[in-house]
Amino acid sequence: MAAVTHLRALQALELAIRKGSLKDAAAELAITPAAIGQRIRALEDYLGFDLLVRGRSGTRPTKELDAAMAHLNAAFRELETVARLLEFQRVNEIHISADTDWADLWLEPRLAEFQAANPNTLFCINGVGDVPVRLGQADCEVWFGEERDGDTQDLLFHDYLQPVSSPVNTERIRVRPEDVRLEGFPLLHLDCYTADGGGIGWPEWIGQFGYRKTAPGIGIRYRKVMHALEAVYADSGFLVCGRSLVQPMLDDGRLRAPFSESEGAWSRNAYRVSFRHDALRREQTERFRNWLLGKASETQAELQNVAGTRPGQ
Amino acid sequence: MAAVTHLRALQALELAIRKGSLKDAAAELAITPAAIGQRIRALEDYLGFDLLVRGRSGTRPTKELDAAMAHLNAAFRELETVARLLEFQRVNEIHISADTDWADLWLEPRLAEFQAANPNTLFCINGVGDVPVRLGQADCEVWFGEERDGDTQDLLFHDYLQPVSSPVNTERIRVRPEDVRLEGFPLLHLDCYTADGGGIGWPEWIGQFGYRKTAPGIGIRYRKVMHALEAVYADSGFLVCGRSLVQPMLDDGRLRAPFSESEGAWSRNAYRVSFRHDALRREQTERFRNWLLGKASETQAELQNVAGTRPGQ
DNA sequence: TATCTTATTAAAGAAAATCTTTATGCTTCT
DNA sequence: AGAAGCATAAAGATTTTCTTTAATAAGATA
Repeated sequence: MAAVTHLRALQALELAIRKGSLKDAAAELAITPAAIGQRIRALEDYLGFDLLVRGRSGTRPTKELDAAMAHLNAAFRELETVARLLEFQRVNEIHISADTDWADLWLEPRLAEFQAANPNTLFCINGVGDVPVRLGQADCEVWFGEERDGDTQDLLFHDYLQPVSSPVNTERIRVRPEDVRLEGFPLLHLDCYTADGGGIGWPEWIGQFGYRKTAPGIGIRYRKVMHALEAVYADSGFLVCGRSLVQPMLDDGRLRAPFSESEGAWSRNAYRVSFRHDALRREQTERFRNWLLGKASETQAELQNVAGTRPGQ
Repeated sequence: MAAVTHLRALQALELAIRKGSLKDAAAELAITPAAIGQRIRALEDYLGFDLLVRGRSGTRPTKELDAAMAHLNAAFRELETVARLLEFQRVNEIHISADTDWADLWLEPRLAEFQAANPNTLFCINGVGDVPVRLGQADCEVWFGEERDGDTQDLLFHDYLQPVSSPVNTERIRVRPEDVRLEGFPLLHLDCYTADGGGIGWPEWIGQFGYRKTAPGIGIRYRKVMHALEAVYADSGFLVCGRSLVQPMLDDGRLRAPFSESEGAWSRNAYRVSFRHDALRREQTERFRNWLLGKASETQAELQNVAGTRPGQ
């Protein structure tokens, strides 16, 4: 026995009768009334007789449909039950494995926006978050570095590195002679911006822009931007840091950029993301990826605006 | 509450489980196993978890699907009931209003072929046939004549008019001198092949090809080809007639063409058909139209072959 | 009754879903 | 181990389905 055809037409028909108008049925399916009409018409043409009496004052089944009407309703009640049972178990978790600095300083402040638009998506970032339980592999991975071999990946953005300090320290050095403006102040170093990856640290920065003559490599070294920033807030010194991570602090005055915006350098390394192939098949993950790439490209544009140049220049 | 989505996927899922393999489910729906897999995969991706365990030794639902399984089955059982109830009432009647000669002599002998390929199609031709009850207007109309205004219509074929007679009469005149070969023999006339419509009767034929010197307009006049043919069979005389209608009789020897095949004329009039717009929406009617146009074009080609010219030449 | 409002319909083109094809991989059976 | 059978992947083609815009019709309102 051949299987049932015209499933969507039957659905439209059932809805049109239950709701009483093509218009309301269309609203239920989030399509146009014309589409509903077409679905039903297609079935009527197939059968050779009408199923629905369309009237100004409502729609109702024709007598040909009468006998089948109860079964039609029952069928869609059952299907709704199926849908309810399945939706109930639906998972909308996205597991991310990411550079901690980036996750804390770039992603986290932006994530609220995505969650507002996608209320039933839960995140697990580096093992913590809405869904602390790690099941298997992460859906996507974000790193700061080179491209990887044999992996589909997207460039998020290159960072722009420049000195930052607390407002107090910025004031302190402002009045000093330019060629020794930084002389004697503690320099804070971050391991992640290596000359290897096209980044710069204090030695390179001072080599290029001056402001200090001695001991550019001396000072406290940090692994994590968050920790270095704590020190900066505490007026402990000057830090060369990726602008993308500290823009909000510059905006709200917690940090200052003590030198010209053009006195910085693009990192050759970049934040990059790789999504697991099969994770992308999930609607929610796909949506997250689109959002992420969009936000990253916004950031890249803002950085270019600040620097006045493009990455690699 | 939003309506159920992924209807086709649910159908594929239900079938895959009931039949025990994607392959068998595919056969049921007359599509490929790959398509079944895609349907189900789409739903799984949407939900974020698997529904079907695919194995060499059969397919079975995952535990996530267990609870919904009974409802899924019930839903499709109901839908099959709906389909059965509706299919039962399905009408496959085609009502034709046609030129009687054409219906009897051209359509009727060919119709068996169509009915063999479409066993559940019933015909009602000019009010008689499998479905004698006439309900409303005919689905299509066939006439011999000019194009009609304001009506979508298709050309079936132009006819090729030439004399025919019984074998006996053909023998009788064969031995006579050419210029008076028809002299004295009764001529039978058909009203439908008027000079008006680009057709020819005896006066025009004899005017053009000779074989007789007197009284080309004299003789018995017939309205219907069928009746004129009865007279011809009875050796009552010679008839100018459309070849398309008598080809089978020429083939089986009941009739002869006493003169050269090239001694004939194309009718300017043609058999034409017009289908009711809304009738064509029915699958069966559409199929009939395609078949009809194909057969007509075959006939046109055969006539051109016989005549050695094309209509209008 | 004339006009207005709202719903359905028609037609064409756009968009999306669905399917086929071809090639590949995984189990099970021999 | 090799072969056979079934499921899967990816790409491209096809078909379905939908939207848009405009037209039509049936009630409602004045």
